[in-house]
Parts: sequence; structure tokens; C-alpha cells
Amino acid sequence: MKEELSTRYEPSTFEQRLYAFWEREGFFTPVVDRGRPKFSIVIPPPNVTGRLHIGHALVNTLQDIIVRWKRMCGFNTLWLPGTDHAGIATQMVVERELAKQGISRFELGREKFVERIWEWKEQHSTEIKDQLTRLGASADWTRERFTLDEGLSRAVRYVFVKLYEDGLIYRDLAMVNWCPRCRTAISDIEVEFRERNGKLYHIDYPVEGSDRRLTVATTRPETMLGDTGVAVHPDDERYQDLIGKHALLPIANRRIPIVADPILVDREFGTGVVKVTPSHDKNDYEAGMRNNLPQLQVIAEDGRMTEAAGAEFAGLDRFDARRKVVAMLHEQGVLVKIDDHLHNVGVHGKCDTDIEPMISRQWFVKIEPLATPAIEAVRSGAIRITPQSWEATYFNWMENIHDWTISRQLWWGHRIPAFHCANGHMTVSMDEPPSCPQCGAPVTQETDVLDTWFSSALWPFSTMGWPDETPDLDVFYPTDTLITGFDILFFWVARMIMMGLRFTGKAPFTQVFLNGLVRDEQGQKMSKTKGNVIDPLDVVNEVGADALRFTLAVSASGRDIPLGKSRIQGYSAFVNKIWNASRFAMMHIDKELKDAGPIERDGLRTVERWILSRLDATTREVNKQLSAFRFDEASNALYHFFWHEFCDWYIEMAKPVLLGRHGGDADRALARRVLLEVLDRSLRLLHPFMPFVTDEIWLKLGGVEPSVMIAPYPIGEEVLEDPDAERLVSAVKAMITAVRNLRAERGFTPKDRFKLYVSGNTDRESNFFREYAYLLIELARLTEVVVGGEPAAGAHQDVIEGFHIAVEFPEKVISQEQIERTRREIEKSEKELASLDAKLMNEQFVRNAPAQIVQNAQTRQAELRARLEKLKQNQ
RNA sequence: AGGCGCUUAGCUCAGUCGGUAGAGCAUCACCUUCACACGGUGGGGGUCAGCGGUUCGAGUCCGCUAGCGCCUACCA
Repeated sequence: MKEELSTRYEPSTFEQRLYAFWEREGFFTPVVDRGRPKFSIVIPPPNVTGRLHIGHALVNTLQDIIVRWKRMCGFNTLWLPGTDHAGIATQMVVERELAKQGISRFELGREKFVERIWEWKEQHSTEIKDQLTRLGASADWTRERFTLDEGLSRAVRYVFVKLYEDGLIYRDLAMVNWCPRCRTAISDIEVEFRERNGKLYHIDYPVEGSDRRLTVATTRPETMLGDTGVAVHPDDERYQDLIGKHALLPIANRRIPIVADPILVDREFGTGVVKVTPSHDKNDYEAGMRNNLPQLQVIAEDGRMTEAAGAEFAGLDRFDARRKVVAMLHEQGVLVKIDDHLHNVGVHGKCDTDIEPMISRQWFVKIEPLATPAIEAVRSGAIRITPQSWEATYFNWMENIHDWTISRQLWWGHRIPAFHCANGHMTVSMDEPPSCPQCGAPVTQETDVLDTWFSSALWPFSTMGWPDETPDLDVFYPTDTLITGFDILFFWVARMIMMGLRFTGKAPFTQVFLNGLVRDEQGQKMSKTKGNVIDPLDVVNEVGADALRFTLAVSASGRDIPLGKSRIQGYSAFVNKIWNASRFAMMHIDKELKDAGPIERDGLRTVERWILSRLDATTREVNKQLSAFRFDEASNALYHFFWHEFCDWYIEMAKPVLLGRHGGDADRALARRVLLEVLDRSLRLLHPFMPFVTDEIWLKLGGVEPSVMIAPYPIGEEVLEDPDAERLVSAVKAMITAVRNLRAERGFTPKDRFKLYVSGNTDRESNFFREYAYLLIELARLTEVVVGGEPAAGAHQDVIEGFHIAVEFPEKVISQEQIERTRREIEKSEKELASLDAKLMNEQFVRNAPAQIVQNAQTRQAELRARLEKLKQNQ
């Protein structure tokens, strides 16, 4: 072999080259074969609104880790990518673009405007693919989908018609959340509540034929123009006599009835009198129905006042109207007082505009029949949500779910497949009928489009060709795992479960992993206005995709992730470490992987058995943690093993042999072979987390597979476990550390060398220490190691992991600091010993505690006693 | 208002089945040693938010209190 790594780690020199190679070789594309164990996952389709942010980097890194891991584990793996048309959001950004040129969508007209959005979509879905590519996402681009694709649109129409025929989709006049800016209805979950300091206006409504007045309180005085009643509680003695009479509505000078409504009115709250505006408040709407009050729409779809509000208000913006109403009330002397009032205001989450409750004709999905089986799927364990605490939230929402408003008065989206004729007939069908089936008149299609989430809900199967029975569906559906942000649990996950169960009879996935939000170092939400946004592509350009991916993985426990530059820097140092350790290893490795042959376990030395045993433990840990979606634990285990066991200790321990300072050719050959083995396995273990750097290095090791990404993932192997080697090497490490510690504490420099005495407790152990004396000499920088001898008086004595050691220093005054330290050490040990003594004297402890715990305590007690005895001699 | 979660080293967080606390970063001291100064070696640093309970033993289990976060619903 002998293709060397460049001296410096420069990810930009190979990342894009490698990705192109993987894609060209078809490594991302699975075979369509039912006979093979498969693993499939669909991407949460990013909105085509713009570039991907760090949250996308997280969710796609986590998916890629699982996907690459499963692929290496031998599964026929599909990761299906794509994008979402994102109705309102995309329409908004394109509108904003047009506004820069001074054009409104209305000037352009629906057809032209939609054309513009398609142009936007083409540009941005390409950009999104590029970004995912730079991250290393091993998605099968040959299967890329878009929610407005013809195939997906057909699935949408099919589902709509079917649900309509089954009576689960209906069209009705109802009070909905209306966004005056977007001029569309939105569903309940798209409304976000913002806490706001508002005013509570108290207004007197005179009672007709009396000098009494009813004082009402409202946060929205402009709606009084649409009041058609005043309500009191039927049992409220203050107002009982007024029920059935009329009040005179100020400004409008309208007679409105005083009604009794025990549901709307809380006697204890305020004055106990409520103004009723059936057209602009959800509760008033219902109260209006109950009391036969007329509806009077005073606010139009664009948020301006209607003619019905009165000539002087017509055309006025609702907030201007508010000011005007207040001024007029004040003039008329009926404005009693204005209180400050902290309340929650519903706004449209996408554009921050105050929601206007509005009566309008919309399409709805009757949700309960869909929700019930979806609840059961999670309750029965058919679908498992991780972290599990989210299941409670899921149940809570699903059990209190309201019908889903699915129609939107937008231009960008799936048009509702309903067709109207001039005679008022409506036909719902997948394709446009040539004429009205009832009367033969020409038909026009419904102009409303569907909520984006309606098509997203079908994503796991619509992307595979459903409703046709395709080979992809047969092989890859249902999918296995869904990885997404918790913020779309209701929007997306719940709806996929409902639709999947309804239309395929199967849960669309069996596992859901919900990741947290990426925040900045201070735990603040990232936002453009705060200027704390981290662009994933900037990071990739700066430190490489691997460092970013590893940082995200090591931070992902399921909770929110505080991400800062310093953290990324820390893990980019780790990638650099991997590069350099590999560079060192490759200077010594003399065989290619495919020619290396199996390792003869019988000939292995203790240090080699030790590192292989540690590697095996790490292998088990990584597989176990990945199974549980503990990306943090899995990546941490690798970090610790590679850096602090392999680099810090094994490589240092192997150097004397590799560099010819110790042992013979056979030893060196063995060390080289094990070095190759550990590097090979480490790279494979690391690959899902760091696909680029691992393959760049691994390809130079000369394995049989064309890339590490399709090499087998290591699994635990019992033959590699070696507790005895771990115990002995651990003792050697502790001794080395102890000597280094003493050197530093006593003020010696690394050049000063001492003589070490070590005692094994058995012949075997003594032989071990003799055999590995060279390690102690090299790594602890000693002149000599004496096994089993008597140290001179005044040598520093200690007991390390059960072995007695003594260090002889050249003449040197012990510092006051060192004396202090020894004293503290003794004090600490004595304290621990005292507590152990007390514990072991306690009959209840000895009787009740498990035998193992008691024995551990006894062992520790003996150890402490021995150690204290030695430490005291040092004083 | 209801539900869920959090509070552990200066910072960000792990901590499994209860057995006297760990990591990374930061910090301090020493070291330009033949893979790496994006490095090496060593050190310092914690009343586990507070109170009470269960237990031989509580960061861990139970209850209460305080502070913070999120979700759902929303009172005019």
C-alpha cells in the first residue's frame, strides 16, 4: 500500500469528491427485494421556502447516522428524500419577493403567480439538495419527491374523495380562525398565543326605557359595532329583572336584546354582563346560536370594517376602528374606565398577524374516527415514541382533538377536487367531470386549496407510489423509524399515523424519535433578529461536515441543544485527532486490510488483548445506544475510546515496539496487525457519525469493500472480552499516572527519572510486571523497575489498585505543599475508612445490603487500610 | 387553568437496578518528546435548588415549596 495521508486535515479537499463517488456508485440506492431485511425511513420534507438552517442539519444528521448504521449492519436501506410545497409559507416568501418589485399577487393573477412559485421551488429544492449533500446525507436521490408532484397529488385527491365518500370530510359554515393578512382560514394548531399588554375597556350600555345601565367590559371595543345582544347569568339577582328587555348599543344606536346565558357568563367575573358579537368571537358565536341572536359581520376578510359597521367606519382598518370607537365612546361619556390588561392574543404563527375569528364556509375533516385508532397504535406499543415523555403529550392532544379545518383560501397548493355548477350542485371526484353529473351544466373547480399538512400526512406512502400497488410499497412500507422535531408532533406525526392507519391499515412507522430544538450557547432560540443564527453551510466550510455532525450527535439527548462555536471547535479537534492518529498508524502499518489475515489470539500480548477488549466494550456500547437513539452516549463512547484509550494509551504503549526500542520482529508484526485492526474497526464504528473523514482514511487501508460505508458494522464479539488484561493494564496505567503525579507535585521536570518498586500479589502478576517494566520505564520516565524488591527508607510508598509501589527520588527537599497534600490525602482516606468501618459494623447494613455491595465495602476497607499504612510512612 | 419537563463543577450537560458524584468546554501549572500545540502531562473546582418522608443507605424513590422552560386550553 503506502498511500499516505496528507500532513494536515483539510476536509474541503475530499468531502465533495467522496460524496460524488458514493452517489455515482449507487451506494444510497437499495435493491428492490422483499427477501432481504430492510430498513426504511422518509425524510421530514423541508419546506421549499429557503435555505436549510441548523435545525435541519440536526434532524438530517441524526437520520443519516441511523441510516448509515443500519446500512452497515446489513439492512437493505432506503432513505427517501424530498421537499414540501409548504402552502402559506412559500406563497408568503414569493409574495414578499414580488413586493420588492412593487407587484402584488392580485395584479399578477393566480396562474402567473403560481408559475412564479414553481420557479422559486425549482431553485430552492436544488439548493436544499446541495445542502444535504454537503452534510453527507446518504439519501436515495433517485427517489426524490415533492408534495406537489403529480403522483403525490393523485394520492391527495384519492384520499380526499375517499374521506368525503366515507363522511369524514364535510363542508360547513363555521367560526374559523381567519388570517386577514393571508386572507385564508387556518386550523387551530396554526394559531399561536402571544402574551400581550392590552386594555380592558368598560362601556355603559343604557337599558331601554330605564335609567339603568349595563356595564360591559371588552378588549376589542371595535367589535361592539357588531353586537347583537347583551348576556347576563340567569341566576344573577342583579340583572334578573332585565332579561328580555333591550339595551341601546352606543354609536350604532341599535336596540339589542338582553339575554340570559349561563354558559357564556361567569357571574363572578367583572360586572357579570357580557356583550355578544356572534360574528367575531367564538364563544359569542355559540351564545348567539343558543339565543337566536342575529349575526352581523362588521369586519371583512381583509381586516377592514364593513358597511354594516356604519358609514363612518366602512373601509377602516380594524385597529384604526378601535381607536375611533374608543374616542367616540369617550365623547358620549359611556366609556367608564380603561384598565391595563395582560392577555393572550391569538396570532397566525407564520405571519404574526392577529387572528380574526370569522364565520365562513370551509372544509373539515371529522377527526375523531381517525384519532381513535391512532391513539390505540401508540398505547399498544405498535408505535413507540422516544423520548417516551412525549407520549403523554400525544395522548393529551389526541384525546381532546377538534375537527381539522383543511381548506385554505390560497393559490399555492392542492386544489380541492370538488366541482360546482351554476345550479348549485357539487361533485367531489378525483378528476374533473366533463359536465355536472346532476344537471349537465358546465362545472368549475373549487378555488380553495388544501392545508399543506394534508399532503404531508400521506408522505410515508404517497412517496412510494400509493395508491398503486408498487414494488417500493411492497418492499419498504411501512417505514421503520421517523426522526423529526417535537414541534411538528401534532402537525405532522399524529396526522401521518391517522392517515397511514386509515388508508394502508398499517402504522406508517414503528419508532418515532423526537429531537430537541437547537439553541445558542445561552439557551436562546436562534433567530435572525437576535443575530445568533448558525448557518450549517458556514460551519461545513469552516471545519468540515464531520465536525458539525459529531457536535450535533454528541449534543442530541432528545432535549434542547445549546450549540455554540466553542463546542464545534472542540469536536473539530477530535476529527483532527482522528486524522493524525491514523496518519501515525499508517506510517507503521505494512499490510493492506485484505491481505492482513486473521489475528492469532493465542499469540497476543496483554496490552493488545487489553485494547481489543476495550474496543469490544465500546462496540457493544455504541450499538446499544444507537438502538435507543442515544446519539450522545454512542458518540461519547467513541470519543472517549478513540482519544483517551486508543490514542493516549494504546498508541503510546505500542510505540516502544513499533519504533524498535523493545521486543523483536514478531512483536512488531503483532503490534502492527493490532494497530490496523483497531484503526479499521474504529473507522467503521465512527463512520455513521463522520462519514467523510472515515472513508477518506479507510479507503487507504485497502479493504475488500469499495467504501467503508458498505463495510460491515462491528458488533460485540465475546472472544475479544478480557477482564484480566483490563485489570492488569488498568493497574499499569494507574501506576504511570501516580508516578507522573508525584513528579509534578514534587517539582521535578519530565526529564528527572526515578526508580520504581512494584509488588505483584502472585507469581503471574510479578511476571506480568517484569514483562511490562519497559512500559512503566518509558511512559512514567523511570530509570529502573524493580519487581518485588525492598525500597530504600524514605521512598514514597503507595497502594495502587491493590499493588504496592514505592518510588525512590533523588535527594530533594519535600515541599510544604507536598506535605500538605499528603496530609489531606490521608485525612480523606481516613474519613472514608471511618465511614466504611461504621457501615460494616452496622448489622442492618450487613444483613440487608446485597452480598456484592458488602463485599465491595470490605475490599475497599482492606485497600484503604493498606494504603493508609503506606501513606503514613511518607510523612 | 390543566399537563409535561427541568434545577448536579465557572459554562453546557451525563448519571442505568438506590450503594458516598462524572464528561466536554473553560481555568491553573509544567512540557515546542520522533502522529497531532486543533497537542501532551498533572492539578484545582460540587451542601446534587430547598424542606420533609421511605430505607441499613437517597443525586437517584415519594410528598411539599421555590424558580425556570415547554405544550394544551383560554375569562369577556
